[in-house]
Amino acid sequence: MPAPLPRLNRKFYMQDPVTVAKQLLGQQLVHVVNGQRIAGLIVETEAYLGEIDQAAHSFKGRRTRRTETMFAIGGTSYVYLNYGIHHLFNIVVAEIDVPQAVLIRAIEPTEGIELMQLQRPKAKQPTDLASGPGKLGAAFCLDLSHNGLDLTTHKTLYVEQLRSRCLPKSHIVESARIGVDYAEQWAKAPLRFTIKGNPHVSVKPSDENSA
DNA sequence: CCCGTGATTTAT
DNA sequence: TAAATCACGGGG
Repeated sequence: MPAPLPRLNRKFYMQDPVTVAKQLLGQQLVHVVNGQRIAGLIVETEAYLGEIDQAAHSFKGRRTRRTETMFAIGGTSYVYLNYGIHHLFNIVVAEIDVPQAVLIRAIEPTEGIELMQLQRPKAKQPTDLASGPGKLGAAFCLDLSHNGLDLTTHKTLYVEQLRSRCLPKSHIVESARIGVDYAEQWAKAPLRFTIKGNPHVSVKPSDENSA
């Protein structure tokens, strides 16, 4: 057996959401299901800035049963049901009672692809398996039971560190977040981050030079 | 373009 | 209590 890769630790997740969102790009999300690894490279993230951010569930410090998880310590998973159908996977960042998070929107599948395909029967090609937050939740077998877990210690759900630094700036594209048109001036803030040119992202940023 | 789907939130 | 909303995806 090869030595296991290190996972992203508490110190990493205690940073601000923009830093974490950028540095998660190129790292590997892992979920072990029935002893089998489902894994993929994170290629798209969004930062949610908490009380000041109109697009965040925790805007104005709103603290309800759903949003309670956002007030947990950095490194805690935040999974919620979206549109009655989709389970969206976020990672809480920063200190306790600072309700900020990063939404993981897309991954490039690396392991357990057949298992992903079983959860995503409509997917016709690898780029359809997890190219969007709802698709990712299904492909990775995530549901509400995965809300509130500590990703720095959990046995079956975590992020492996494949690189110790951020990707080069020239490989990261910043764009407006998806599906937050209601958030007035926050709707256009450049808080979405994608790996430039990667075919597994949900929606290609319009200003991306296809080089 | 439109709609399913159901928990959460907000308005009565 | 009831109505509106919603960090989406699939189909026409």
